[in-house]
Order: sequence, then C-alpha cells, then structure tokens
Amino acid sequence: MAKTKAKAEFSRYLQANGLRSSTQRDLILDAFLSMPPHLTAEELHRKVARTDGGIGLSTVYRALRLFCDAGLAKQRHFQEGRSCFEQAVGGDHHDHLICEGCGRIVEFECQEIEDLQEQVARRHGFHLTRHRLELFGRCPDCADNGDV
Amino acid sequence: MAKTKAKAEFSRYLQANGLRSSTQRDLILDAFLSMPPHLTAEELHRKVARTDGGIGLSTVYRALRLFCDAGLAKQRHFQEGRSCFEQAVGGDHHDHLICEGCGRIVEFECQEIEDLQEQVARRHGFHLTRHRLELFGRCPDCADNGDV
DNA sequence: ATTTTTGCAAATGCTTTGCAGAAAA
DNA sequence: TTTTCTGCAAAGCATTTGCAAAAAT
Repeated sequence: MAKTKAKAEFSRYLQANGLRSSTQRDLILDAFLSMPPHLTAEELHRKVARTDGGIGLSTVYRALRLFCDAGLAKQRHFQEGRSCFEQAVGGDHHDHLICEGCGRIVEFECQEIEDLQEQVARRHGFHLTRHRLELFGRCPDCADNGDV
Repeated sequence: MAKTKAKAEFSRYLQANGLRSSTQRDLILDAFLSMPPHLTAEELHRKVARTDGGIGLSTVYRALRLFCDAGLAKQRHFQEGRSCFEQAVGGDHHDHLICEGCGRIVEFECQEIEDLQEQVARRHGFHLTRHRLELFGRCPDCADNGDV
C-alpha cells in the first residue's frame, strides 16, 4: 500500500532533518493520503477537523509544506490565488487536463509535446528548467450541460 | 502607429459602454502603450506617477481592467500572486518563454503543440476551451552566470 | 530539560471596494 | 445637473509568521 510507504518516507524525512512527528502531522498525512489526489489546504483542514476539531489551518499549511519538502506532495496553481496540493506518489512528471465544469483533474504525459517545447526553447537560445502546461475544457460528463 | 489605433479602439469601447474618458485614463493608456509589452500594475503606476504623482494605484488597476475588457490588454499570471498585463495588439494567440534570470519574456507560437494538445484532450473525451503553456528557463544572456 | 510544534491572532502582499468629493457629459 | 471617476482608506483572501503554551525527544 502506497500509504504505508509514504508514511515511512515521511518519518525518514523528519528524522533526517531533526524534526519531530506529532499526532497532528500523523493525522494530517493520513487524511491527505486518503483523499482525492488534488486538494486544497482548506479541504484537507475540513477533513482533519472532523477527527480533531482543534487542529489549526496553519498547522495544515505547515504540514503540507513539509510533505512538499519531503517529496510526498506537489503544490499546484490551477486557479489564481489558490493552491492545490497533489499527492506525488512517484517522481513521475505529468501535465494536467482540468474540467471547468466539475473540477475533475486528469493527469497526462505527452513526450511529443515535451520534445517540441525543448525545440522551441532551443530555437530562442533558452535553456529550459521547467514548464507548466494546463489544458482547460469540459470533461465528457460536463460536455453537454452548459450549466455548472 | 498601433498606439493611435489602440487609443481609438479604447475611446470607441468607452463610448459603446456609456463610460467616460478622463485625463487619468488617457495618461495610463498612453503609458501602458509606451512601455514594454508585459508589466505589472505597480510598474505602470510608478510610470504614470512620474507624470501625475496624484494618480492612485486603484485607478491604475481599474484602468487595466478596462483595457482588458476592451481587448487591449491580457492579464497573465506567470508568477503566483502577482498579475502581469500584456499588450494585446492583435487578437493573436501565443504562449510564453520566460527567463528566470532576467525576467525576459518571449512570445511564441507552435501549431504542432496546439494540435497535440487537442489530441490529448480528445483522447480523454475533453472539449478544450483554453490552455496555458509557459516555459521557464534561462535566456542566452543569463545562461552562463548562475547568479541573478 | 531542551527543542520543536501548535493554535491563535496578527501580519502579509496583491487586488478590490465603499465612499465622499471631483470631474465629465 | 446628473452620472461616472477618482483617491483614499479599509476590506478581502489565501497564506505566513510571532509568540507563548503544549508536546515530543
């Protein structure tokens, strides 16, 4: 189970950096791993608050930063002014397809696009360090109903 | 001169929407058009403040929104938590190559990439409405010096 | 016993908004 | 004269931070 591996990885990270585990961190990580792979700090906070109502939102933010540092999460910025945290299971690279109707997020990989990006960069003498590719549209379920 | 055309376009937009022109709007538009094609509200404010120190930042923000509504500008979000406004001369579509050293921004178009994006979307049953592609790296001038 | 964590409240940084006075039409 | 604009200060919003108390080693 990936959950167990992630937890082991996290405690290794803590130990390696002279940090401590805590009931809050354990709870937050557990909740993070048992929710859909893309969520907001506030969503995660709501979830953990159902178990321990005393947990502060700042603690969730601090935990999420640790998860990112430990390589367990990736911070994304699909919408302006709001972060979304993604479970980073393996170190796999991918881009995103986002439904503007229901918010569904699909991860994809396209090597041809990556190659073309490199080509474009080279043409301008740039040395690429990273990129951001996000496709927005409507998923099959939302395609028909113009509402939402 | 594109500047003249943009000004005409703006006053047409104002008229068509029951809005008024003002010395501030004129000044802000003029400054906007005579600066590099990508800038921050604050940068623009600093510029106009050199001519009329009394102009408020809110007025600049309000003007920029009008420019966007009028089709003269496009709001971009290259870095989190900060908008950058781009002169939208024609209605041309393009993506961006951004130097992490000096901030230089290069616009490019790549039809092959666009086609592949459509293909990816179709493969997942999505109907694309927009996308965001940003390539980050180091431009030729910044390639060597690891500083900056 | 020491050092890290936590929760709260306050601070942050960018952007927007309410309002009363100034300026267009 | 009527309606839109402006500048200021205050509000918003997601996120971060200072601090004293609480918890982990």
